[in-house]
Amino acid sequence: MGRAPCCDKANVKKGPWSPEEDATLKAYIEKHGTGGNWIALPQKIGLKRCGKSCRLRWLNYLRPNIKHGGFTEEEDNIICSLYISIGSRWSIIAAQLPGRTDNDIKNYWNTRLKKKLLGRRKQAQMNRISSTGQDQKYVANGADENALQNLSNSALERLQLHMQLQSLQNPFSFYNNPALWPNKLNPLQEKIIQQTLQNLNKSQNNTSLMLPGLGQNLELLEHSAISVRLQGQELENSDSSNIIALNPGNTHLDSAVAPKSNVIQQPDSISGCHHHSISTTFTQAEIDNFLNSKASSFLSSDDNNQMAEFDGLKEMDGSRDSLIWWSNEMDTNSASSNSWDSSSLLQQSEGLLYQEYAPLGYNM
DNA sequence: AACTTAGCCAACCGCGCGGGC
DNA sequence: AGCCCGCGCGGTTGGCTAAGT
Repeated sequence: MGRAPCCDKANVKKGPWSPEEDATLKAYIEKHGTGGNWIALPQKIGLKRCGKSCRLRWLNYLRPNIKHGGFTEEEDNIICSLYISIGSRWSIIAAQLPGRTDNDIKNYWNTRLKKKLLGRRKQAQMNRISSTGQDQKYVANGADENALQNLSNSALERLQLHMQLQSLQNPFSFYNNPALWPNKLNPLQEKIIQQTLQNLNKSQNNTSLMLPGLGQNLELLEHSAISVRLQGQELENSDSSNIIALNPGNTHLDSAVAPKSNVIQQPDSISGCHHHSISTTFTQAEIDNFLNSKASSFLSSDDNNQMAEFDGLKEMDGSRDSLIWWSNEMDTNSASSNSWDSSSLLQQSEGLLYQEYAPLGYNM
């Protein structure tokens, strides 16, 4: 049995709102408020509209101090940063932009901002191809290419760093326990994990080190603007229950462990912190394969339905895994609560990601 | 001038969540 | 504990307009 409709579809008007309808709705809400019941509101004021439609009209158009169009560069950057951080959570993004609605931002992103981003990547790829005429490993080639490369590199690096971090905190964690791994890993992910584990074995006792990767041509860490710092005290006191799933929707993994991280994510150094970093190299083909891989090859079949978000980010290319990584971090930090601390979110996002991407040519 | 295509944006739709009963 | 219902969210659609042919 399906869900009961929220209103009598046959007796409600659909389509664009007339000025009269707008005036009626606006006048009533300004005088009486919504009354806490959108469904009942249209009947009260004699509008042949669905309550949801009234709510949408009010929130997206009639509400005071709504801004339309004319997004500033600063707003662009905030949107990009937050999208990279948390994905398509438009309401949260909108909360950071006074006067903007989630719908407005969503439309703006889908129709313009995303294309700008993709356009840059496309252009960079064209540059790369034209410079050599063959599939090749990443080679810096102009400002855009650097920026895009950095985006990919730092995203991959985050995945690595995060895995390393989790392993350091918990030797029995997901990354050190193949029994907990998904049935099938993407080759690149397999490589990341294997290398990370190898490197970890070498690095356990060092407070600051950089380890070489397998390949020769792509230094992921070289362009990185972030570092992960572990507070020594916290590590020692860690309850060793922190692991993180590879994908944010992987609930069976998420729920199998305590989703709380001890990562210190502040970009500013904290006195007494240890500094760990790992560098790994990947070929262009490996990265492309990773970015374009299908969810089904990445997860067991039971998990396919969890990958919608993953696929949805595909076109973000290099930033996609960053998003997965980061949103996971956000999710764990928010302790599965729906009430986001927007201010800390923006602080985190701007503190790391915005800081990282903005200087790299993502001022649009 | 007529037609097609692309871009943009308002509005709709369905689902998940949470509160109330 | 389970059901119902309203709210809020993100994805999608449809219509209008501008640009291109």
